[in-house]
Amino acid sequence: MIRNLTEQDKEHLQEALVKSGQKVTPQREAVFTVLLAQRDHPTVDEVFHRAREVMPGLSLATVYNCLETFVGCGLVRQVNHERESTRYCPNLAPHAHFRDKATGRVHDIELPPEVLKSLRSILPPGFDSEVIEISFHGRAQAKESSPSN
Amino acid sequence: MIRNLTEQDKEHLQEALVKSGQKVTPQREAVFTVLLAQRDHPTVDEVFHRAREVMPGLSLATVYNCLETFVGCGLVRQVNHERESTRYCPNLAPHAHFRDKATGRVHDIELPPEVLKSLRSILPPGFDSEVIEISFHGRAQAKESSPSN
DNA sequence: CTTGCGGATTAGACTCATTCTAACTCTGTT
DNA sequence: AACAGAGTTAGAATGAGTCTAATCCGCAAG
Repeated sequence: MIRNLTEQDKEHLQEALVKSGQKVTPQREAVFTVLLAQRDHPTVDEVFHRAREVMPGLSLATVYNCLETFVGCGLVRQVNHERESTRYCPNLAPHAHFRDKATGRVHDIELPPEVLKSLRSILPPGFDSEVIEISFHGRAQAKESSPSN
Repeated sequence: MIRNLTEQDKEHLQEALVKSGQKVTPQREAVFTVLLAQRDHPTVDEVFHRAREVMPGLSLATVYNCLETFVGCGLVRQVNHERESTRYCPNLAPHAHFRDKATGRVHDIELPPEVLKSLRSILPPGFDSEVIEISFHGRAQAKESSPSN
């Protein structure tokens, strides 16, 4: 269920960490593995429990630390909806999020460049945006068991 | 600074409340007044302190209750950014939010119907969205002292 | 070696926005 | 004059996230 990182994933992780002056550690590898294994926008708690299965001594604080580090060096994105627990997403392509009212599950919605552009265009002069968050909330046709990764 | 509600505002409040089977109370009027007086997306705490000046006995719990009621009957919108405190916004026209990195201040950004439409169009079939949240985060040219309402 | 340094990890204490609870008030009713 | 039911209130409880201080670990210098 939680398979190991491919060589490519490992390089990706290593490169991003080293580039921002940080180390690859077993804990960081474990957390990163968990994120890639099941791309379902887990909460910190979910990541914690999944990673524990692989590394029983892992502490919650470390999971917070790792995720913060990953966000800092651009490996993952944070996803917030209202004031619910923060979720994490290893999809780095520009995309929006759709939160299913019924299940609470979060789906990635592809964001074509022209839509992104039209969005940027609504900013009046003087407003310079680095991050754009788009989130939908509603009902999705149940489409169970999307492939985990 | 906190002027009274116009007749029109009062009617608006009364209509929305009564329509959803609730009462107009002095507390609800006070909170609503505060929201309209300064359209700067205040947090609950800010609303609380402002409303206290007009109604010293008002409790924080009541402010939470009032705001929840208002959201429930469509009088105001909630605005969330990351996991910061929830803010409230009496602007009901479709709009996006821009949060200034430097000041933390939130600005409304008008959302033209065609942009809204192009956004809706990115949803794959089967996804039915009721709410769309768009928020920008970045730097805004300091443009102090926007007129308070 | 072994000592020391600095980043990483850890458990547990702490914070703080929000929610809950249970008592109280107010208004209108039988 | 007691009742009912919505609204309000203070304070306790919750829970995600952050902070702290102690420990760990890998590695470079002596």
